[in-house]
Amino acid sequence: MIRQRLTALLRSALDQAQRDGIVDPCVTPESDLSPPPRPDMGDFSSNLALVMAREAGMNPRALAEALVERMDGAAHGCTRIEVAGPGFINFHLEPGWLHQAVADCLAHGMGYGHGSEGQGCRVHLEFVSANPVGPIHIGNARGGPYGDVLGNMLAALGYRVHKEYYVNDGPHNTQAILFGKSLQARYRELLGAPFSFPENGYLGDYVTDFARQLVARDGDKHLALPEDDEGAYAFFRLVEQDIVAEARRVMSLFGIEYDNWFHEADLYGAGAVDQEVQRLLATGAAYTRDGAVWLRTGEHGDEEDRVLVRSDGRPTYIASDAAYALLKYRNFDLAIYVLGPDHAGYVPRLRAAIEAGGVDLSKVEVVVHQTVRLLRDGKPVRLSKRRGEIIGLDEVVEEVGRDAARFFFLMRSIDSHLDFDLDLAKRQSDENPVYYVQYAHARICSIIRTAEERGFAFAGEPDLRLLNTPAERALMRVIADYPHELRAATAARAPHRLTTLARDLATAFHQFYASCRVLDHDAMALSHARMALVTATRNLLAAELAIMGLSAPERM
RNA sequence: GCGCCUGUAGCUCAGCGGAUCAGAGCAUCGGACUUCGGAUCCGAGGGUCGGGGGUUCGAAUCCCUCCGGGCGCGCCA
Repeated sequence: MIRQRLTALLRSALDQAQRDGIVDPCVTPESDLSPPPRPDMGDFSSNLALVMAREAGMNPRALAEALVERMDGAAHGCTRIEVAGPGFINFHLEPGWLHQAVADCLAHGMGYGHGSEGQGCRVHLEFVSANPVGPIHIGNARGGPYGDVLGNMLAALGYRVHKEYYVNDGPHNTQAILFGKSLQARYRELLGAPFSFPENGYLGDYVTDFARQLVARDGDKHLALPEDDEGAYAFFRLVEQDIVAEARRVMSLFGIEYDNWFHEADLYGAGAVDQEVQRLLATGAAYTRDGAVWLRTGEHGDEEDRVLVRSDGRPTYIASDAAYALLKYRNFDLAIYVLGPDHAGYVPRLRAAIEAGGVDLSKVEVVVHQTVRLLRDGKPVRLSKRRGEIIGLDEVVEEVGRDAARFFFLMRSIDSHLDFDLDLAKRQSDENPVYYVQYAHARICSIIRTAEERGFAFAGEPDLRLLNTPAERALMRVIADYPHELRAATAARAPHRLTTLARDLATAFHQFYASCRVLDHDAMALSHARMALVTATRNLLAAELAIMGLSAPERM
C-alpha cells in the first residue's frame, strides 16, 4: 500500500539523518500522513517534521529540508517531494498509484479494502440488550445499528465477530418482577379478582394486552399464583417468550440478526452464578459483611465495593454479569459492550467485576452511546416503559424505512446526543442523505444497463492511464483512500464515519458524472476506462452500503 | 454535590492523539451544454468553533475555570 511505502521512506530518511548527526536520535513520534488541502499541493502530506521539531531541537522547516534531501523519491514512485508551509513534507506521486487503486477495487469487488489483520481474533459484541419488559423503543435502539455495523467493520478486517443480545430474565431482576406484578394485577383485574397494582408499575396498554392474551389462552388458572415476587416472576415468564420474539422481530425488521440471544436465566439454571460467587469468595475478591456478599470493586477502580449477593440471599445483577463475563472469556479474545447512557454509572463496577474475576481489562471495551431524544411537533417526548409512553422502534422503521432509519442513527457520532424528529424524518425521507448515496449506485447501474442496450462492447483490459481529469482523479482518490479510512474508522470504533465516506464517494461520483461523459462511440478507449472507473465506484458503494446494512438499489 | 457526554453557519451535525480544519447536509437566493437517471451539478450569502484564562512559534482540537443542555449516581438493570 502506498501509505506504507511513504512511511517507510520517511523512516529511512529519518534514520539517515540521525546517522549523519543532523538529528539527535530520539523516539520517532507518531506522524500523520494525510491528503493536503488542495490537490495541487500533492498527493500526501506528512507532518513528521512539525511533530518532532521540538524534540529534535530544530526548526521544523530545516528538519523537513534535511529529511527531503535524504529521500530517493523517484525510487518510491514520487515525481516530487517538497517542503511546504511551516514544515509539511508534500509528496507528489506518479499518477499510476491512483490507477492501481482502481484496478485493485475492480479485482477485489465487494472485498476491496478488506483485510486480515484481525487474525481471527474472536470478538464478543453485545448490544441493545434491553430489559425484556416491553417493546423496544427508539431510545434503546441506538446501539443496534452501531453494534451491527461495528461488527461488520471488524469482520471485514478479519475479526471473528459474534453478535449477542443479552436477555435480562434472571429470577432476581427487579424490573422483571415489577413487570410481572403489573401483569399479574392486570390479569386479576380482568378476571374480577382482587388485585393491587404495584407502585411505579408498568402502566402501558401492552401489559393489559398481555393479560388479555393470558386469559384467552389459559383462563383463570394463573389466579393460583401467589401475589409475591415468585408469583410475579412466574407471570413474567409466562409472556417472556412473546416479548423476546417481538424483540427479535423488531431487530430483524431493523436489519439486525444476532448470532445468539443469551438468557440470564440460563446462568442460574446452570448454577453458574452461585459457582462464580463461591469462586470470588474463595479467591478473596469478595467478602461477607452485614449478611451480604460484597465484591471488592473498590480496589479495581470503582468508587466503592458493591453488593454481589443481597442479605436475603438473592444475587444482584453484578453476580450474573460476572458469571457471564467469565463465560465470555472462555470463548472470546475481546468483549465489546455497547451500553445505553443509563448504564454509564455502571461501567466502573462492570470493569471492576470483570477484573476481580481475573480477566485482563485489555480484553474489555465498553462503549456508552448517548441518548436519543424523540421529537414530535418539535417538542421532546418522554419515553418511559413504566408509564407506557412508548414509540416502538417498529413504528419508526415502518414509517421512515429501514435504510433511512439506520442511516439516521448511524450518521451521528456515538458520543453525541441524537435528536430524532419524527415529523422531520418522515417529511424529509425523500431528501435523506442515504438516498443521495443510493442514487449514485442506481445511476451507475443505469449507465451499465445503457452500455449493454447500446451495444458497447469492450474487449481486453481498459487503459486506466486515460483517466486524468480533475474530476476523475478526485473520484479515484476517494477510492484509493478507502482501505485506510476503513481501518481508521474501525480502530476508532466509529461507524458513523462510514456514512461520511459513502457520501464523499457519492459526491465525487456525481461531480465526475457532471463533467465526464462515460459512453461515447467516438472514444471507445476512454469509454472503456471510464466504465472501469464507474464499475469500481459501484463496487465500493455497494460494499460500503453492505457494511452499513443498507440496500444498494439498481433502480430507484 | 460528584461523575460521564455535550455546546461549531438559521437548523441538524462532522472535524477534536494541534499547523494544510473553519466544513457538510438541509434551509434561503441565483444558475446548468436538450445524447449515459435533474433524487444530480455549479455558484452566493452566512460562524471571533458557549465565555474567560493557560500551555505552544501555532488551539475548534490539550489544561483550568465559569455558563448552558442531556444522562447517570440503589442490597434496580
